[in-house]
Amino acid sequence: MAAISTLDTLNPAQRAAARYGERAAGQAFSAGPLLIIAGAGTGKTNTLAHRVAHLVQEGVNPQRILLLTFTRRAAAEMTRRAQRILGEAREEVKLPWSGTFHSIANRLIRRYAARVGLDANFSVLDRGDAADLMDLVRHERGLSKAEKRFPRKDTCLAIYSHRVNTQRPLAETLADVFPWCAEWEDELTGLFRAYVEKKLANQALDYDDLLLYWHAMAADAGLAREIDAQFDQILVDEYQDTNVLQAEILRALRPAGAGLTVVGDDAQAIYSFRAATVENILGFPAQYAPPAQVVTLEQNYRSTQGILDAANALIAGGERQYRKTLTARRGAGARPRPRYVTLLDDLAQAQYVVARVLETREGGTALRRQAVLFRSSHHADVLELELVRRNIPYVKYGGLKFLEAAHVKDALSLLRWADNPKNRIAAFRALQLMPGIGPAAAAKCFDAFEANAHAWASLGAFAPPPLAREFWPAFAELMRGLAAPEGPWQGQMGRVREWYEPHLERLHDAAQVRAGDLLQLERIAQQYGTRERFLSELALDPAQATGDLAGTPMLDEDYLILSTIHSAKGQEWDAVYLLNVADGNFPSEFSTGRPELIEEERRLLYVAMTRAKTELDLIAPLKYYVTQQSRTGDRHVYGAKSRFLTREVMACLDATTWGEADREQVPVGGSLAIDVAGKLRSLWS
DNA sequence: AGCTTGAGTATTTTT
DNA sequence: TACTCAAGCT
Repeated sequence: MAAISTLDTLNPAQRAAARYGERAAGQAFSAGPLLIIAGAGTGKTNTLAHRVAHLVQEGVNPQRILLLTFTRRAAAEMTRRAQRILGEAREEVKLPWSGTFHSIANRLIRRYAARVGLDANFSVLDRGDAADLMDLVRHERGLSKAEKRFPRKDTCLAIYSHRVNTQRPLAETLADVFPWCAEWEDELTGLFRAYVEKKLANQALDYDDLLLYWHAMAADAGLAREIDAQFDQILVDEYQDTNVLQAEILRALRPAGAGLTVVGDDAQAIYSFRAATVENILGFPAQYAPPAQVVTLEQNYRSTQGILDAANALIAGGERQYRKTLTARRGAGARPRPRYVTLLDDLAQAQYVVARVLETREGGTALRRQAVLFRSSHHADVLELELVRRNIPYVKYGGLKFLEAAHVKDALSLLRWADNPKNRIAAFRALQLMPGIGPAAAAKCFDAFEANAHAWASLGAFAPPPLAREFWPAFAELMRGLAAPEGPWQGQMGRVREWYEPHLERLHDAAQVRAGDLLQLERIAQQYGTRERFLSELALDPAQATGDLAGTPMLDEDYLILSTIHSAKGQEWDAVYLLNVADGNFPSEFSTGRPELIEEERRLLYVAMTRAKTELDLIAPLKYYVTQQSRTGDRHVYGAKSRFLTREVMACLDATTWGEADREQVPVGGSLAIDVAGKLRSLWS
């Protein structure tokens, strides 16, 4: 069989990574553990795709390759590329086992549901559902009425999730990450115990359970052997963002690391809040004897050297890491430096960005090849207003998701309940859509339904409160139709929409926009073959922005990209504008005092900077307005220069001011002049 | 029991 | 500004 011709287009390090492993005469292909350290923009996806192609070329059955990625989109992209590389040699290469840890877990658990004591039609709770369930338990246990303020549902869930994913005791989790909740340890333990019971009763798994069940299955010798026997090669992308639980799953599947390839960049580890630990990638080679092979990719195909100089200087200031220096393959001669722009406040920042974006577009760079990046979603608020005012279309990634919108959850709750009759959460939501039905009536109805062994026909006999009476027959009929086992999936979403539309108008404002979302949802639903698949994939892969909240640009129209840095991972743009580069944001004020978090903040800035191909602006407003004050208030703090912008980094930047910045009297260096925010917060510590 | 209204509070990033 | 919670009204 001919070698893959495009391997020649790879650089030596990429080629070594793609071809690692060997096939002795008469033997099957084999490879020991491999770690690919792929710096930003060094052709990671391409290399990994070539590795997949190479494996197939060497006789590995694509159906026996497990490819774990961070997002579904990444999995699709990888499959597409591998297919294209193999294009000439092979007809059709499908990688059926590619997806996120969570979606693969979902599939494996369904397959072996009976063996782990689950119904095969268990529900997957998305973040919001899980929080609702947590809230329910929280109320039941009387914790919401405590004298002192008990953590809110989202905090409870975050604590629970962190504890599960790190596999550390609750007390440690609290002390380290949620110190302000430490006094509630006993109550939280009880709460979590009840939460687990509730989930089991509902036959519902949250995100963490998906991993926990896979973990448990991998720990069972018999089951592990069965699962393991399905795969010859395991490849893991974005390994720096895996957590302890995920690493343990891999270790259980491949104790000696045979056929295991992990790819990542420790310098881009930015998910510790999700319990990811950069130690996974730092300690990977030493797990094995002999240590895993390490290949480092340092040739950057994305950015100009000027941008890389700044990024290299920034990351070199960090502590524990695989040292590497990115070298540009493009624009080697010219070294235009990124700008460091100081200006007055966030309004000036917004105006500056708009001006620069338009100027760059004049220069021939379309809006969609430019992006504005920020640490947290609300940092873009002022800019969004300005963009709307100036009629510049944009799409915002990160922040509020389609699936988190109340009306979308309403519509889905009907399908979710139909799909899993034991799903009390979905039932509660669905029932309360009707007037006159609140938590109490919903509970009564569900209890009756449960007493009737979840028989859908029994719903019709339930006597609802007077206000709901006129809607009841249609509702019972709808549910019976949706749940009918032999009923076709096609058209179900449409039936739900028709039933729900009158209620939508009563329950929510902006009904027209929301109705549009439901049509959109119907269109998405049609792309899935079964209801179960639709619902679980939707929970696992929250569709990106619908755009309706961000101004709905037509798809063929040109639009500016707004994105959180976390959502910008793996992407690139010709011009990147980075907002609020000042101490307090980089690093975030919440991470002060914990060195490992400060290091993560450094990496976050690094990720943001390395998204840029040609133009990069770091913008630093001098004045930050304090929230929580009247509209006309003028309380503000002065942002100090980010501690990451050391002399070495500044030497790689062009420092300028814009607008009236220089007229302000600004304290030089040091910490915040008036730390109002800190004072407000200290009340709670 | 459910719905409405008013008051008080706020820890970023997401599979 | 947005969201949650609890009191008070229907």
